[in-house]
Amino acid sequence: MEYFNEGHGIKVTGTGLDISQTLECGQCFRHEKTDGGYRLIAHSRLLNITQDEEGLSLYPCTAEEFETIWRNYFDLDGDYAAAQKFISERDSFAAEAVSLYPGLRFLNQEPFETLVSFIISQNNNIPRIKKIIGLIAEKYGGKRDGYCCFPTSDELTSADISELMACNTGFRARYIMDLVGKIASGDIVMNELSALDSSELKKKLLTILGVGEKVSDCVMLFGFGRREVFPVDTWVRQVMNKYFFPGNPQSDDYIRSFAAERFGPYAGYAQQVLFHHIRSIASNEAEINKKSKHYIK
DNA sequence: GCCCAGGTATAAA
DNA sequence: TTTATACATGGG
Repeated sequence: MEYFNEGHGIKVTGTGLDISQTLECGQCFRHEKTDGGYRLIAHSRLLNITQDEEGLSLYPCTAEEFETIWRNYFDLDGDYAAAQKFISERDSFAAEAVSLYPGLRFLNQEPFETLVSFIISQNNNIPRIKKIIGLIAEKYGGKRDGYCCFPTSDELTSADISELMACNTGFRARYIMDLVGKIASGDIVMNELSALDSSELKKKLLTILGVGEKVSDCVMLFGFGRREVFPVDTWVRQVMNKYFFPGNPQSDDYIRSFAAERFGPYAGYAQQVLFHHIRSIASNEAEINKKSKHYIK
């Protein structure tokens, strides 16, 4: 690790992380492409990130911020070599996904922001999700020099539905209000959630209006670091049926082979890499078949 | 105008 | 328990 910009930036080498693969696999929403890198807002901070052969450059970032915040945020201590090896040995399609996105990492995001973000994500697309989250941050979050923090639950309790709707949340405004209401009333105590075991945590998340199977899975994965118990086959089925062979019963056996047990402690990672891979294929197909839309449903 | 988007609540079978 | 439909909104 070395410093630049008179100690206001940090260069990190040997992480194996690819910033583009990591930020653009659909797990986070508060980043923008900049000239040669990304501008990310997390933990009430603005971070500029660039990457070259030597490694990642983070700015502004002190050594202390790197150790206390960003090392964990970028999951730099995760053993991805082990995960990739394990997954690749199970299935050739998964191996292909791993080989295409070797630098894809999980981000350890803030639980409340992750919850709200994935509530917003339902029946929505990523550019619009990002826009909505940005509007909410501008309206309710703390103002800093040149950016806005994602609001706390307290900062959102003062909101009303029509105000939230003005951020284009649509029917999800009611869900966000339900969440902050449950936090305000003590039904949900964010600080206590991380102490729950995954099954209890899931149960708790499902009590929130607008939080179902998919949203709770994403929140457990990206906001609570639960990466073991994932219905990989369910996710793969959903996305494969949609993009590849809809209604083809012969695909069922194949998809069933993606059951979570098969990927052991790396089910979450298998899910994420496969999901990203399948969507990338679909998006390429879409590009190729711009005129004929038969690739989909 | 119609279809879609990292789904879920709701009613009805 | 499983299956249709509505839901807000903007882009293609």
